[in-house]
Amino acid sequence: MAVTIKDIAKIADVSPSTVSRVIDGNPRISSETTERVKRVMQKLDYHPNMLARSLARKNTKIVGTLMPGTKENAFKHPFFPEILRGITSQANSCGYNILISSAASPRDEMKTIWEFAKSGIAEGLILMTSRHNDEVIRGLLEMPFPFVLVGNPEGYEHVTWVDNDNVEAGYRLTEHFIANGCTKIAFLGLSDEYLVLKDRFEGYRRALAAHGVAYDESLVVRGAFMGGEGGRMMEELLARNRSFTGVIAADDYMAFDAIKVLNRSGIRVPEDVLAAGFNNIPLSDYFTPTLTSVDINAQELGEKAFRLIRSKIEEKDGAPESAMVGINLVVRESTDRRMRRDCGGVRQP
Amino acid sequence: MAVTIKDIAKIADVSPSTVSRVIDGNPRISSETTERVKRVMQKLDYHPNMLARSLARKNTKIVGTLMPGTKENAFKHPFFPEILRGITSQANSCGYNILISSAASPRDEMKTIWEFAKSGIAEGLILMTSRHNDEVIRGLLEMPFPFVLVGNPEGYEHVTWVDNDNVEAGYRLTEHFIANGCTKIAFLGLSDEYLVLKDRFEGYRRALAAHGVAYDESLVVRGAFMGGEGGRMMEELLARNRSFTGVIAADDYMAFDAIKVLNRSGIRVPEDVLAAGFNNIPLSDYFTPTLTSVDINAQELGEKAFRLIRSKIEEKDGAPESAMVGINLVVRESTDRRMRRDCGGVRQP
DNA sequence: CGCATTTGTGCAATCGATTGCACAATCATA
DNA sequence: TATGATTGTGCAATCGATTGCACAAATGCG
Repeated sequence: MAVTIKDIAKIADVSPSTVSRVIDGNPRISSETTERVKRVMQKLDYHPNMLARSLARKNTKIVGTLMPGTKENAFKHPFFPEILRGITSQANSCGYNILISSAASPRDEMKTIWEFAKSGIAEGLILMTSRHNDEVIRGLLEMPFPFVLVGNPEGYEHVTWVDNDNVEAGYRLTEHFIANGCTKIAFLGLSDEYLVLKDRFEGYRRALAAHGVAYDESLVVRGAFMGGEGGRMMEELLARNRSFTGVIAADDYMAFDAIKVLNRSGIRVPEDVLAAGFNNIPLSDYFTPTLTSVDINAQELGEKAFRLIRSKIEEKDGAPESAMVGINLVVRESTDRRMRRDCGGVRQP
Repeated sequence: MAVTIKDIAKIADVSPSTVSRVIDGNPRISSETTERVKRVMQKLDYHPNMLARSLARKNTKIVGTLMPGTKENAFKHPFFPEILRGITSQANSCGYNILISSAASPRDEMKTIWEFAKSGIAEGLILMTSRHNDEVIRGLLEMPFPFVLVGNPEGYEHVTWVDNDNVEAGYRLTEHFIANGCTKIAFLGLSDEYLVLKDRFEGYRRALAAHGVAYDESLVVRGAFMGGEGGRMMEELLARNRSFTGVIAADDYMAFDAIKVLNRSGIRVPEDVLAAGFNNIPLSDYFTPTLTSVDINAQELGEKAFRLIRSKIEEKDGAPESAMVGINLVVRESTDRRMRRDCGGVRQP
């Protein structure tokens, strides 16, 4: 059995309350007593029992996080580990612990959250699963349990969130294409389901408009986020309209698959067509050609998310503001014909 | 304030003990009472307070995990998220929660573990940081706190672990090269620090020996695990001995960097030289050429790790055996000249 | 020197459950 | 019908802390 506060009290010849106050750094305890108690704690290698402490204090210093289910392949996107990294680094640096959990189905998701909230184990929640259908958010809004959303609240009010300005991301990337003299730009991956994708598309449109480039609907292909959709979309595009000289894919993975299809059709990137994606996953720097992308600073998303949930929990003041995380355009070979192709691929037979 | 067991008791007109027994499914409670209590619980949306329950029962159903620190770039390896995924999927399916934590320095690491163990918050620990210098393991062995190591215990006895047979991995991959008629095989990434790498190298040597291929020390380059070392090592190799017709890198990332350097020197993969790596990261399927690799089934590593820690915690019986996770050789373009190069790169100028 | 503060510590209730033991009511058996 | 076993429930202690309140001792002030 581990050593308890009573053991310390007995040996230091004080009451448990005094020991508790020493731990808490209560100034009413004489420095003499404090010293003595601390020595005993040291000697017995005493560590307060978190459960008991949490029960009495009604705070656990634990924040839960919810990720897309293991089965959804979204989980495989490097995006999530990076956010998680941001969250934990912040959490660890201020005495919080992070509980991770991923539910198989949306139904399970709600159950998991319910458990988090009602069981008192976590004091708050960071949601990384902003699907379109958000009964989850609706459910959370109905109970007094602090949560922060990584992503866009999609119309819900009173939700604290962190996100990138995806419209700006789309705008900046499109502008980059235009600046390189490319105006026949295709867009792969418009979707009604994910606001992220819709926003990136919106940025694309606005940039075209701002620079007087005509919008051509036949250059836009709809498609899902992950799972090799990029190839399918590119095939659709090629079948429909081959006049484009640039391709923006709503995600790097999409871009990779799309470029592979292009190459198979004898179209070279960037020589014949410029291409780029979003999210700047590690892969983008290794792909051939290296891929121009928009970095969303996922780790910072995580860090900010944690700071927000923390201030909600500790209620520093009123409702904390939501936060925006900046983006960076990362230009690489896939949109720059003058770049040295020092890691060029292999000649086609 | 949340609804407690007393509230339920009062309304259902029974004692808290009875409610507790209903929750526990105690057969001594009449089905009549059970029904009534359950209805009340449902109506009030009662969820037992985990902290109180854990305190009384002395189990928390929480397992801690320790990852490499945020600052170490090892954390960036896709390996860890995948293990984590395996752990959580198992944990969630049997009512456990996972606490993640990553320490900045080894010193912090020990502190974190100490906290986990002594504070009673976690019942066990899964270690993913098997560095060479393992004071951490030594420390853990000295206290009665169950833990499982993902990786090799490197000489420590009485440590429960899960790992791949990295010698076999090295052997299989090398054999694959030899079977393809390639015998001048270079090995990049031998290291004294990581047993993983040493083992892979050992497999390489054994395969050479088994097939009567002479071992040539000048084809072996030492180097660290991550951080663009692959390029440096390949440069060293090229400067030293250009006779090789195959390259095995101890990790996929190394292989990528090495291949880039090869290409820059006008050497093509797989036409001039076969190349392969280990770990089969997602990237390997997108790289040009797609990279032959040895899949280590990271997710399964995580799953097994969790099952082991669980049985250690619940002490089904004596000390559980450690577990080995199988590997799969994944052959792709980088070692197969006959494969269709349908995602071929771009011609060099 | 006497009274009001301040300082230092302990008592006991509390957080929200679990569980060994006691005991009444019911049932089975001879 | 008496007796022992079984069934169903409650009492109260316990898990390991925290904290409001009380109170004695020390100190300050006029």
